[in-house]
Amino acid sequence: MQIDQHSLVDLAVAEIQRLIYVGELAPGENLREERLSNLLGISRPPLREALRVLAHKGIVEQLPRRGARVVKLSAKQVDEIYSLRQALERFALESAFPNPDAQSLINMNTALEIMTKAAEQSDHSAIVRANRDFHVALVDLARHERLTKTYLELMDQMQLCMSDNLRTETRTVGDYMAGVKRHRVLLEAIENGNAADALEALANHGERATLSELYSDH
Amino acid sequence: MQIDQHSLVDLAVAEIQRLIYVGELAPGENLREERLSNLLGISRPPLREALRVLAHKGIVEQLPRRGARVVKLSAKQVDEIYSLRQALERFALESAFPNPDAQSLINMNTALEIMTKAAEQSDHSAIVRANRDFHVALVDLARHERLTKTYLELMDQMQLCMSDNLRTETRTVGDYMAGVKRHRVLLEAIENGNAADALEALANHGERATLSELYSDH
DNA sequence: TTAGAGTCAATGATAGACAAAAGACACTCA
DNA sequence: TGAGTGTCTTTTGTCTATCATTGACTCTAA
Repeated sequence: MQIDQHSLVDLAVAEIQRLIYVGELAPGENLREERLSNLLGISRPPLREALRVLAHKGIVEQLPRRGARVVKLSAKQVDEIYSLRQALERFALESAFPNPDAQSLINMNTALEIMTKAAEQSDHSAIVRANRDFHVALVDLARHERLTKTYLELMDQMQLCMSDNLRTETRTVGDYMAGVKRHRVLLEAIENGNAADALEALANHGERATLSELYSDH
Repeated sequence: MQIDQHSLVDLAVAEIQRLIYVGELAPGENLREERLSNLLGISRPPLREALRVLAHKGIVEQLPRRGARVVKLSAKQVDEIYSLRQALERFALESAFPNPDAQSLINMNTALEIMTKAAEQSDHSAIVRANRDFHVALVDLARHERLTKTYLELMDQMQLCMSDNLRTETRTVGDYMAGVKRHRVLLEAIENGNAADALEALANHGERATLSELYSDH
């Protein structure tokens, strides 16, 4: 058995992403190396490696001699992320049929159940998590490792605006339930083996518009 | 005017990729830090940052306590890269119509010209370069920065097998010209604004089969 | 031949140091 | 008063030195 062997770099990457997600590091904020390395309790070299990785992931941007800062997405960039995301999901569905991965179907169902309960309680952060799990499972239907990897990367970038989303959250239970229903329609089409319907449902999924609206003033 | 300010890390990343591409670092080869840092004339810290970046790019894999080695792609992985690539190109075309980027169209034409001449002279490495330029320009038709970035990343991974490809090269001028012709058909469909034909041409592009065959024994 | 112990080499991480460059600040001159 | 300039400080980019940890290898002994 292989024990988890995470280097400090991996831990730092995860921790910084978490700090961004919970809002302790805001988009646009300057990440000074000494401060961050003290905060995380590590020395500069591994922190610098972590920042490089984050920069490559598009979470952070590095300006020569001016250090790193948390990326602040423009409306156009959010739009691009969502359109690319949808293209990847469409490709996943097309590849998945006619033999979608069984375990992933189970995972989609589980995520949908959690999402339903969370929606009834207006537990926004649980909805966001379940939503993520649902879509990752959808992509996994295709059993395409590289696709999954690319998709996860995109999801990480999306998390940048999720914390904004948490702050500006003003939805009602009705809005949430509508979202859940859209997911249910999509999942049912997949389970029925109806590729055309599933793709149609995906095209009408319509999260993109609502989310990019939040960014219209950026 | 902004002078190019490349850190040693950036230079190291580029140089290591070049060394892999020209075959001086072979897939599967172990990359010892001290040896490489001496070779590149830099110290270990920036080299380690470069290796992290390359690992994240999928060019190199890092095993805990066992260092980094050049990734050796399996047939399945090559297949995945090509299928994902085609999905991205399809999305690019769909997004590009009805207003493809004018400059990118020019770039495609330029690349095709170069490819044609290179094919006549069986200059394989020039063909590979022109091929890359052609496809990058195709994706750029969509003016979608994140898509372009994702696509370039995939191209870098593909370069891993290109050097293999160079070694096992046994094609004739006829094969090359057939490839050039496929590209020309595709470009003409795009220039005629015929989206359906372009997508059809892309689907029949058929580089994937020939290339994955090279990997059938991996 | 093979199992086990000991040795060696490489990685993962730290600390300290320093040059170079960017930004901040005050100062001069118009 | 305001623009331009020069200095100072801070931070990054990089190097060197060092050390613990752990894989890998080798050598010995059963």
